Amino acid sequence: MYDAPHADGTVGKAMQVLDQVASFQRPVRFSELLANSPFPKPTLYRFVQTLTNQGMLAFDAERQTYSMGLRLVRLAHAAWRHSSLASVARPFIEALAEEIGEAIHLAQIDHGHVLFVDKYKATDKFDTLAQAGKIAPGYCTGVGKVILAFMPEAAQNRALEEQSFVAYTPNTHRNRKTLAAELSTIREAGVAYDREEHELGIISIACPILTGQQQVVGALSIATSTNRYCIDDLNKHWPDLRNTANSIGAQAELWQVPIWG
Amino acid sequence: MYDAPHADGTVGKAMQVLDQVASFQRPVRFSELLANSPFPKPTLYRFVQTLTNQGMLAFDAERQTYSMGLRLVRLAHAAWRHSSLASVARPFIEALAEEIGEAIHLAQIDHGHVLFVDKYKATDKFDTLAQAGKIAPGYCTGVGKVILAFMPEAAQNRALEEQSFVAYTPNTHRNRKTLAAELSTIREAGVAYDREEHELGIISIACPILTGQQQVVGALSIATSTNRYCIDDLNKHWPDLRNTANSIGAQAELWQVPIWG
DNA sequence: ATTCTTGGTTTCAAATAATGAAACTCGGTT
DNA sequence: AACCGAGTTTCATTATTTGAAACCAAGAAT
Repeated sequence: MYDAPHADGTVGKAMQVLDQVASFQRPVRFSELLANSPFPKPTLYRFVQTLTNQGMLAFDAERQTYSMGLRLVRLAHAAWRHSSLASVARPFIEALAEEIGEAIHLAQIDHGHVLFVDKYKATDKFDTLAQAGKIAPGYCTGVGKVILAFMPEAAQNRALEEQSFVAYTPNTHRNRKTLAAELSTIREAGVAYDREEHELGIISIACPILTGQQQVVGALSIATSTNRYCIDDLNKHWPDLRNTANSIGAQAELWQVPIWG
Repeated sequence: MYDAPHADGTVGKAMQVLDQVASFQRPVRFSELLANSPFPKPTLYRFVQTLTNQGMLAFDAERQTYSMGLRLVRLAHAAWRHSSLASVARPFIEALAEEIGEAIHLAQIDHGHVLFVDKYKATDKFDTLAQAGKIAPGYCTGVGKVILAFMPEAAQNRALEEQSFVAYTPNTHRNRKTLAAELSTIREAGVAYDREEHELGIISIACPILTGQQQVVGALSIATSTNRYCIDDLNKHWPDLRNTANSIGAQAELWQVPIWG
């Protein structure tokens, strides 16, 4: 489910517990955690305890359940605001979305998984936070493939190792070989498509966001459903999309956006 | 600056470091951290190291700076989505904002500080994530006061202890006594006002979000600037605001939203 | 060139904190 | 009254953290 961090020390284990709580989609009892935990009872107990009075988890005394804590929201605010690409990219994405009237996604890569850090939908005005932070596989999404394509060799290899190659649809890449082949075409073309590879009926076009030194810091995509548009329609937006991605790249440069592996 | 958690164990200290990095509004060098750290050099070094390969921090090798990690964004997504009031309240807030055309804030309280978990502005469509996670003092904001007013005795006392009573404007409460007096009026009236107490020119009206057992889980407010409207104008929206808050409270009940202290 | 400095990293023995088997408590059964 | 299951505490053992000091690398000053 989540990528096991080669547990460094006590904090590593604590973070593992955090992830575990997060992986439940609801408040969770201690015993439920214990059931799927590698830690013995008292150890887990203390972790949960500590995390709770640190505000990373919240404990509902009434129902005896744990959920994610408010401190996380606060921390993530800081994360989003000053260190990620999102704050730099925001105005550009907004402008683009308004202009072409389609949903724009901004993604970065994190251990081989695509992480959507922002989303702007011209019609539905209220989708940002609900979508931001969502993760998706790298090998079967437009943003994922384009980022992979532009990663430096070593990082790419590491990331490719981490792909699961689950066949979500008939069009999904089933192995590293076919994916690698497409990646090099993508690199040349400078653009990637998702042809219903992750979900039937959903297609997208994606451009990399590159710094001056040609390092990928993320990707931008336009996604739509097949009953509204086809790939050719998306292609019409390509110049706009690329320009926006370039502008963001230039800004990112200036702002010294960190690059995640 | 941030409320010192009576450091429990190693993870407590690690979280402290996280907070410290967050408190800088930009990527930060190791030495800068060291300068304001209670920890000796090697200790801090190892913490930063651990947090980095845990993805809680991100290290930019190029510039030798640390910033918040992507894992936080992912975790916060989980936090926001399933355990906070925000996801329950979202549709209600959206509807209200559209109807009255003013910015609506949703806040919860965290160790005496107001934490804005969501914000919807009918005009500016893209403000959610940028605002969510922001913190503000409890004693001089509409949402803060109304939550405090409805808290149970013990929790209220604890929260009042934590107020700093900095005088942001001439209207700001300067001590616990005057605040406490207002809190009881607020409790009776069921509504609180911010009369330029936090920032000159900004006023707001706030209602508590209560469960069936009259527990506060958060607050809703409409904020505006004095050169557009006065308190009386805001009062016209009171029924709508209260109704929305009630609806959210009822839903929250159902969803078993955890209550934070 | 050579020495000084500053920022970052590593060592290692001592100090401390984490660990988990077992025992215990407290509601609610049987 | 004995039993259970979920949660909590104890305590001797074990493993991790700790930080003074030493080290390293790369600039700056001499």
